[in-house]
Amino acid sequence: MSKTIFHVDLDQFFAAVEMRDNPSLRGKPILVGGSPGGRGVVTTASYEARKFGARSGMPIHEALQKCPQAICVRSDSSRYVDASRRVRDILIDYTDKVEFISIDEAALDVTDVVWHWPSVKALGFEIQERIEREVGVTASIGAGASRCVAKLASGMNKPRGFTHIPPSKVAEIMGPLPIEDMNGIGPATSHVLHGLGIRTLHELAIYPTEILRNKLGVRGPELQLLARGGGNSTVLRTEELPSEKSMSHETTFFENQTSIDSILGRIMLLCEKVARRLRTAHLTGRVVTVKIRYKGFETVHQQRKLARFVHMESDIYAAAKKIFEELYDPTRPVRLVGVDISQLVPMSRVQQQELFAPRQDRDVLTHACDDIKEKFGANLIGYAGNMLGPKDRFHTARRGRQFGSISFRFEGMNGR
DNA sequence: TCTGGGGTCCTAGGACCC
DNA sequence: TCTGGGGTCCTAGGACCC
Repeated sequence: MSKTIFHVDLDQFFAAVEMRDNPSLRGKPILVGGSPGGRGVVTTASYEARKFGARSGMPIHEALQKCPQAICVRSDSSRYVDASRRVRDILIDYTDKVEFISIDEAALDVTDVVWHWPSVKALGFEIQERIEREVGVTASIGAGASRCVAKLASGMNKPRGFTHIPPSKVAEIMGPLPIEDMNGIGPATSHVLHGLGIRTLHELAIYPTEILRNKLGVRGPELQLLARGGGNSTVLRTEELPSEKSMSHETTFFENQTSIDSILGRIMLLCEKVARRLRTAHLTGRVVTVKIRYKGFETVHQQRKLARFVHMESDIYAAAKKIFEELYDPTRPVRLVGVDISQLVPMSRVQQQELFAPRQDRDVLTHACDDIKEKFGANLIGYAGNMLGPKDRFHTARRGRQFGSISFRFEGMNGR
């Protein structure tokens, strides 16, 4: 028997939260994202702004050219996270098989519970109604026998849509849709498929599988399976979800940078953010990756597997600095730098293996600093060697609260 | 004034071992 | 002098998603 999977997609989510909290914005074209003068992109364009061609991911200045009357709103993730959590609380009232795929999307397996309602649609409507009443935002829901079908369905009647594509209707409803509507087909894959004369999901579904495999590797047959309405239909319970595989932070400079000191200063800030998140999640990692994006958008990465697991900013920075110095081409202005840590495992697992590690004093101090940052803000304490420059201070102030900077000198922290 | 920031997964080549 | 084939790990980069 086939499953019934729901895909819940919150409509224009960030913009919806802004409108909920500021009713004067309702019904107006708004762009949520970075600052209009900077290099930011639109995170969410309200439906009114989309009518003029503004889209998520579009540079803000371009969106403003298409929709000059749009109101720009700086994104405030804490309120979005809070609204998302409240939606999650509603969804787990229905089943514990709920996976939040991103801040505004979730998959639910309602196979075992849907029979309590008169119809699939009745359950969908009830969930939509509760989200709207209790959280103040609207949701579109798609239902189907696989996660991919449910997701596709959720996008078909936005906003506030409910669309059910049962297996018997897959060919009729999905077949005529363009391949780009399906999750997993981006510009590169779509280009390849167009080269084969494939434009609709029906054409993909009936195409010779072996040719797809030759052109797209294992991805080819997988995409065909999705186009036929198949694919993954497993939704894990929250406690079954795998933990994070990597954590990263990156930042684009307000202006391209050529000063190695400024770039390294920024890398250190990124290492601090990564390290703090690792400790909050009780994780430790072994592979450090540095990313550099040069003027012109060419992007390079280099990673290194360390001899031991790390979760301290000083250790991550020491590795990141070495990698950076090998990777960096000083003749080219730098647009962005990023720091990523992967091969994450729970700290408890590593600590068992490192009983003699002489690092406990430093760990205690670092955790105390984490607590202070948690209570009073991340800018309050930093390495003495990482005092913010005037330009950074400006950005910090624009992001929100500005604290006076206090520097600490920690014994045993690489002299900082 | 082109192109954010946080992720996951896959591929392909080289090193290394048996 | 010639040198296969399989497996695993490591690394860089690409594609895709929200």
